[in-house]
Formats: sequence, structure tokens, C-alpha cells
Amino acid sequence: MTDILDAADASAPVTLDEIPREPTQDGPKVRLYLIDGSGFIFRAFHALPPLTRKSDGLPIGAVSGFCNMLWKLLVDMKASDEAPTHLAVVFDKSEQTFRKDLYADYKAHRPPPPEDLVPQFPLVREATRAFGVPCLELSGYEADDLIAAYACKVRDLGGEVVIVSSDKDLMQLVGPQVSMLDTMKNVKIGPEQVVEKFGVPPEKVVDVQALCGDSVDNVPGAPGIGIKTASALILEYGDIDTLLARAGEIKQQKRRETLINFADQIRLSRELVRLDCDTPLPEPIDSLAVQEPGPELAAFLEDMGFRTLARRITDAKSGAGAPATPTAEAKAPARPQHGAIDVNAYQCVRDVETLDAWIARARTAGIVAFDTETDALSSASAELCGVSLAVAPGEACYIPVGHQHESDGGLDFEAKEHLEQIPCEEVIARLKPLLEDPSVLKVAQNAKYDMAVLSRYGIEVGPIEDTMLISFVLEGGLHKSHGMDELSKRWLEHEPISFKTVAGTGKGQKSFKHVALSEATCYAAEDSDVTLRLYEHLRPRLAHEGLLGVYETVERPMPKVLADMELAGVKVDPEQLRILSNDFSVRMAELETKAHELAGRPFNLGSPKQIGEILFAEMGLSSGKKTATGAMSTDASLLEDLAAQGHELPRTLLDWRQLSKLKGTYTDNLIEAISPKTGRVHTSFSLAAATTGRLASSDPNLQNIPIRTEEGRKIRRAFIAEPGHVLISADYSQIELRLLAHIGDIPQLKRAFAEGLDIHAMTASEMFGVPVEGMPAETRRRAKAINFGIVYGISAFGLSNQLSIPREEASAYIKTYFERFPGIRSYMDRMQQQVRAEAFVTTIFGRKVHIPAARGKSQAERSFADRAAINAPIQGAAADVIRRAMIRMPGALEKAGLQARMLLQVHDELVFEAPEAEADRVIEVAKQVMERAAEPAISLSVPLVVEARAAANWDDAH
DNA sequence: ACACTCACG
DNA sequence: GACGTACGTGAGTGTA
Repeated sequence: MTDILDAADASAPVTLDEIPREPTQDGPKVRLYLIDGSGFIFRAFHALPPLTRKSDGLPIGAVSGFCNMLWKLLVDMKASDEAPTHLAVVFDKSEQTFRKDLYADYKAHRPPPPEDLVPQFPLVREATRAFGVPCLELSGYEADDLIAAYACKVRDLGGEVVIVSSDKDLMQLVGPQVSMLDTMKNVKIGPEQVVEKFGVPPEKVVDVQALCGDSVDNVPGAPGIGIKTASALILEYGDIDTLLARAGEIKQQKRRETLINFADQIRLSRELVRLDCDTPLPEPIDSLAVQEPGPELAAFLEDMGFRTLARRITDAKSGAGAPATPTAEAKAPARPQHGAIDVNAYQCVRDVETLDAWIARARTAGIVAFDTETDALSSASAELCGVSLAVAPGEACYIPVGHQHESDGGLDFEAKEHLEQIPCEEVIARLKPLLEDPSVLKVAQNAKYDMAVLSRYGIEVGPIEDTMLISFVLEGGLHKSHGMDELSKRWLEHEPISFKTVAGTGKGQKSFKHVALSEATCYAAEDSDVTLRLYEHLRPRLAHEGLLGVYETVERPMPKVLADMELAGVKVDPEQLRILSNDFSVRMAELETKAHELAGRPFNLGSPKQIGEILFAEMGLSSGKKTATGAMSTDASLLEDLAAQGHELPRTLLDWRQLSKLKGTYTDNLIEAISPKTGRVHTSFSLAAATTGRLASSDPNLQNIPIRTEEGRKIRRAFIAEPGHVLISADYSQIELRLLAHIGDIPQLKRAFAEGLDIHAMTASEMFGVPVEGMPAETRRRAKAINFGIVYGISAFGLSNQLSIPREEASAYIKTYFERFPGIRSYMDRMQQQVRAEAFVTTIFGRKVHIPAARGKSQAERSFADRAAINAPIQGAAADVIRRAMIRMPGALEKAGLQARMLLQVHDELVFEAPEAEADRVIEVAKQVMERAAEPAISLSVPLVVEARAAANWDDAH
């Protein structure tokens, strides 16, 4: 049997006795992990639904959660390159501690633990021991004190300590050898994070906590002083004693009085929060050496009935002995290839000679990572504050161009930093040849943004690569975000300075141009440095993993295309929207009055909770349907049902909701979104949001402008063209079903598309054996719903819901469908097999879509993965097709001598703006490019068909 | 911060 | 046969 908990390095077991003789020269000999047991228990208890043991009904939810968390932690720790040599779980022993003697009300407000949890405390200790992990506890002391004592001891002996907890009270212990690990958020807490939280370094945390107190533990502190004030005071005066001694000097009267009057209470609070390193150690450190679980673990899990975990542990043990697979090797975080990142090593460039020197270095290197700093988020309006460059790992600079002092409201005698900078035009003029030089490769993180900003300064950056897109191509679906901070933490094991730390947060956030140059240099140059390092790390994997083609053809060209679309924006008529908004307001008020009358009392129509109370409790209507959390659902389909039964209030609510949605989400916000600079609306397209490769649009989202209802279409009519111009909408007809026909190789579908038949009618005809001529509309509607359902990974439940038919009937439809189209069944089976084996699927263009849920614990999760695996190759191929069209479009329009511009993409639709006279030719070019977009990569066995129309507004162009 | 609802493909 | 249920998004509001 392989040792699960074996340390990563295979060095012989080390005892603490060796430490004093051989302190730290060869790296830490002891790395002790201290797990905050109480924290784990409460998290496990609250995160999980109540669970009882089958045999006797004993509550074991928290035990189960605790075991899973502990196991995961053990596995993760072992895999990390900071594997523990020693390990223990620390528990609170008793309520009565020395702090209660100091202050009777300490933790007085804390409610007793839930009844269900109490019997689980001893079980959790038993579980810990079963895992081969020692439990530490001591009468009269809290877990925190024991953690402190062990941490101090190991630290003083030259070892390392990792405290697994998110409790802020433990942050005072953090230091060069002591860190914390928050396993929920999966973040490491070092001195930097402590400063972020408390505004002071770890050694001052106690002083800050003494001042601000803690309502949870009922530590009094000083009334009216919060964390902000506390850290400011401590930073100024150094510590509590000095502060209290000099309290009389404080200018603010109230604060001065508080400090003087509550001096004793503050000193007491300090004693309450200070952790005692002199707490006796119940066990010698040597006895905490990591050991593998014995046979009692299996027995314990069996006894509890934790079958899944038991199986996982057995699997891990049998698998761990085998040599690492190549994939596992490729995924293992590689060691950073360069030295550590030192933010103080960067240069601030403020004269032309230095700038030219950096530009020369970039040319010699042939590669430069860069990043723009601006004063706003929208690339269409943001002003440049500076540019950073990195020419090699660790060699980076920041060139400020727009930094200013914050406008001073009064007299300020502090010496102001000199803000002499190279004039912006000068910097732009010198950077332009470099950034446009075809022989120098540029690298950026989210290049689209920087390209859009610089384009407004006359620079067309190229050639360029994008680390965010490289990450997305490699690992799309594996992570929520491909932002730089995450990538840096993941691959470089380095946490970059957060924007919040330099610019502040909330309404006190300052524009980047007001950030001091020294700080701005650290932050900005670090971004370029990190980007370059990420590029060097990630880029080789593209070829290695067969993803270079996807990256080069459908990812890398996109930032330029999208930057131009975003900068172009779309014209929206604010007058029309204002009229609509007023109209909606009036009608909403009428509906509200009516709803209140029908309900017999006033209520908030926007509150699902109140609606539920009125409809179900007061009016006694039946609902049945519940939301995910068990609350009564009041969604549209349910209200529709009730309205159909003849009730008036649901109808009124539906009407109000529609208007409320339209007004709140569209009319009012679209007016605000109009840029004062351009008079147009500039969305932001995200390339790395949807795992299938679809784009996403935000700020504002222009991919969900209403179209399905008449009222909604009025909003679409406010999207217009410049005078003398038209909007052109070109959309793929049935692209997903066509791609399914090709991918799944379905003869009937292919034939129907080749002959240009009505695909839904054809489906209905095949399924129900009725001729297309004279087919009832309802029959076709059902077939249409089935076709959509197929693309989504159909289920009887989903279809019955969609069509409001009994599940048995839906089931029968699906059965018939699979009989008529057996190819679809086999496509679905193939995707399910693939995703269960590999946890990813690919599109015909080679895009890889990771679906980690396929490895999920629950059946439900895996079923979800199956459906996603059926959908992703279809949705993803459609996304690839339209990307290919978009990439070719600007060139095709230009080649045809047209001025038309592409403005928007809505998944299967492209929107253009063109001079009226060009309309017909633009339609011709757009159709051709779009219909041939799959070529030459893929020769589709079905035709792609595009319908296009020109009109004065977006609605009429459909 | 999260749940709910709803706009789109 | 059990399991929760159609796939992919972004945004506003209410509620804790």
C-alpha cells in the first residue's frame, strides 16, 4: 500500500531533535500543518443538508463533511510542493477558558451549538484519529491558543507552519515562517493578505483588534472605532500603549474621549485577543509526524456508512503507486522558471532617453509584454494613464503619461511628489513604431482592451498574442475565470498586487492617474512582468496539446475584430427610449393599483416572496412548483397557468413584470449607456466567458435585447443607424441543427436541409406520420420543441415542462424520435462516453471544452455533464463558425470597397451599419462570408444558410 | 452575497 | 434504476 500522506520529497523522516543542530540552511526540516478543527466542523455542518446514519438515525452530516474536507486537504497537501512533515487537528476543549476569568462576557453572545451537532463532536475526533491525524486539545484553552503555541515553537526552532483556517483571530501569528490557508476560498494568507484585511502587518493585528473589538466573540474594544480608524491610529502611534499614553494629542474630540475613557477596556480587549505562545503543549511535536491511516479508517467509514468516500480513498491508494500518467504530469503546476517576482525592481520611466533604451531592449528581445493603465473600465472612453513594458522576466518598467495630483480642496503643506513625466504624445510617438513593428511580438493579457485604448491614440498594435486566450484554449471550462491574478497564482505561485490595494475600494477608490508613481510602477510593471512569464509558461502547451490551430484560427485574431466593433458602438435613439420609459411607467402604476385592489392590500410587486404570500397563503391558489431553495415559485410559467385558470391577479402581475423588466433593464439603462463622447452605446464582448466559445456581451449586454414580444420589440426599434445609413442583420438559419446533422451524420436531416425543407415540419412528419401539407400548427410546434431539446441533451422532464404535457407523453415522443433518427441516439451516446472517459469534448474545429462535472460526485452532476457534453460540440461548432466569419468579414468588406462596419454579434447573427447605397452589396458579401465560414477547415455535409435584411432599425432588419 | 426572475441565442 | 432536469449567457431587484 502506498503512503497517502507521504511528503513530496522522499527524504528520510525527520525528527524535531535535529532542528536546533541544523536550522534552516537546507530549507525547513519541519513543516507543520495545524488544522482548525472547530472551523472545519462548523463549515461542514452549515454547508451540508442534515444527514443521518441509516442504521440508527444518528446525525452525521457534519462528520461526513468533515471527513470529505479532511481527505481533500490531505490529498491536496500531498500533491503540493509544500507537503507537511507534521500534522494535527486542533480542537476547543471547554467553554471555561482563562479569557472568561479575565472577562465574564467573553463569547457570551454565542449561542449554544445546534442540537444536531453536539453528538457529532466526539465522532469528528474519532474520524480525525482514524485518518491517522493526531487531535490536540487542552482544558482551559481555546484551539487558537494551542495553534499559537505550536506555531511559535516550530517557528522558533526554524521550521514552517501552515495554519488551515480562515479565522481572522489567527492572523496575528502570520510571519515569514507562518502562513495560513483558507481551504474554502483556496487562498494562502501571508503577511500581504493580513495587511489587506487589517491595514497593518501581522505583529500589529492584536493592537488593531483591541481597538475595534469583535462582536462575534463579544470583545468590547473601543466603541465607535472600526477597523479603518483602528489601523490608522496604530500606524500612526505604533501600538496601544503609546496610543493610550498620547491619546490627549488626538484632534477629533470624540475619538480622543473614547480612547481616554475606555483605556482599560481597550487593554483588556488586547488581552482577550492576544494568543498565548506559552500555552503548554499537550503533545511533543515529534508525535505529530505525518503517518498514513491504518485499517481503522476503513472500519470507521464503514461504520458511518460513508461508502463514496471509502471508495475514493481505496481508489486513490491503488492508483497512487502507478507511475504518473503524462496528462497528470502536464497538468501538474510546473515550477516557476525564473526567479521570484520582485515588484521593487521595476523602473519608472520619466525621460525620453530611458524610454528609448527600453524600446531598444524590446527590439533586441523581439518580444515585449505590455499593459495599459487607464482611468476607466470602458475601452471606448478610458484615458491613458501609462504603459508598462516587460522585455524579460523581472525586467519591466512603467511609463506614466497622465498622472496628476488629486485636486486639492485646501491648503496642503505636505511635499508633493514631483510628477514630471514624458508628455503623452511623445510616449505615443515613440511606442507606436515598436507596438506596430511586425518583427516584434507583443504579448498582453486581455489584449482586446489594450488594443481598443491604443487604437484611440492612433496605434494599431500587432502582431499580438493574448495570455488570457491561451489559457482559455487550454483550460476553458476548468476555471471560472482566466484573469491575470488567477493565472499568476495558478502558474507562477505569485499573487500580484491587487488593484484595490493601489487604488482603494468602494467610493473612496481613486483613479489610477492619482496613484503615486512609485506604487503605480510596482503595480503596472508587475502586470507586464507576470504576463510575459505566463506567456512563456503557457504558450508551449498549445502545440504540445494540439490546440495551436484553434488558438491561431479562432482565438488570436478576435481581439482586433472585437476591439473595432466595441469602438464603433451602435446608435441608440434616447428620445424613443424616454417615450417608452414614460409609457411603461404610467402603465405600471395602473397595474400596480389594480394588483393591490385584487390582493386586497398593498404589497411590493417586485418581491417574489410577497407575491407568494398573497397568492398561496392569502388567496389559497395552488402552486405545487417550488424553487431550488424550496420557496414557492412565482415564475412566469406558473403565473401563466394560474392566469389560464381564470385568476386575474396573476395576469396583472405578468403584465407588470414584463413592463418592469423592460423599463428597468432596457429603456432607462440604455439611455445611460450612451457615451457622451460618441453618442453611441459601446458594449464589451468577452472572449473567455462561455466555455463553448460563444461570446458574451456586458456593460451593457447587447445580446439580450428583447425581440420575442411586441412590447419588447419597441426597444429594439430604438437601435438605429446614422443618417443616410442602414442597419443590416444577417443571421444563420438553424445553424445548430445543421451542425448536428453534419456532426451526427443524420441522413434524414441532411437531406431535408439540402432540399431546403421546413425542418420542424419534416421532423413532425417523420415522427407522427402526418404529411407536411396541412399539418396542424401544434404538431409542428411540438416537433420544434423536440429539435431544440435534442440540442440541449433532451430529457423527458425538460420536454414535458417546455410543452406542458405529461412526462409519459414526452417520454414517448423522445422514444419515437430516437427510433426515427437513430443517428442522434448514437451521437449522444458517443458524447456521453467521451465525457465520462476524458472530462472534455471537442468541436469539429478542434476546440476543447472541459466539463469537470463529469468527474463529479453525484449522479446529478454527472447527468448534467452528459447533457453539457451533448450540447457543447454543437453550440461550440456554431460559435467557431461565426468567429471564422467575423475574422474574415472586415477584409472582405474592404476588398469589396465597402465602408460598412460590423457592430454586433448575437451568437448566430451579425449586425452591420452601412451607407444606404451599400446595403445590397453588404448583404451579398456578408452572406457569402458567413455561408462559407466553415471552409476550408471543414467541408460541411449540409449547407449553411444566412438570411439578411437592411432597415432603418434593428427590429425591422429582422 | 445570494436567490429569484427574465431578457437573449 | 436513481438522480434532478433541458444548453449557454448578463442584469436587476429583493432579502438576508
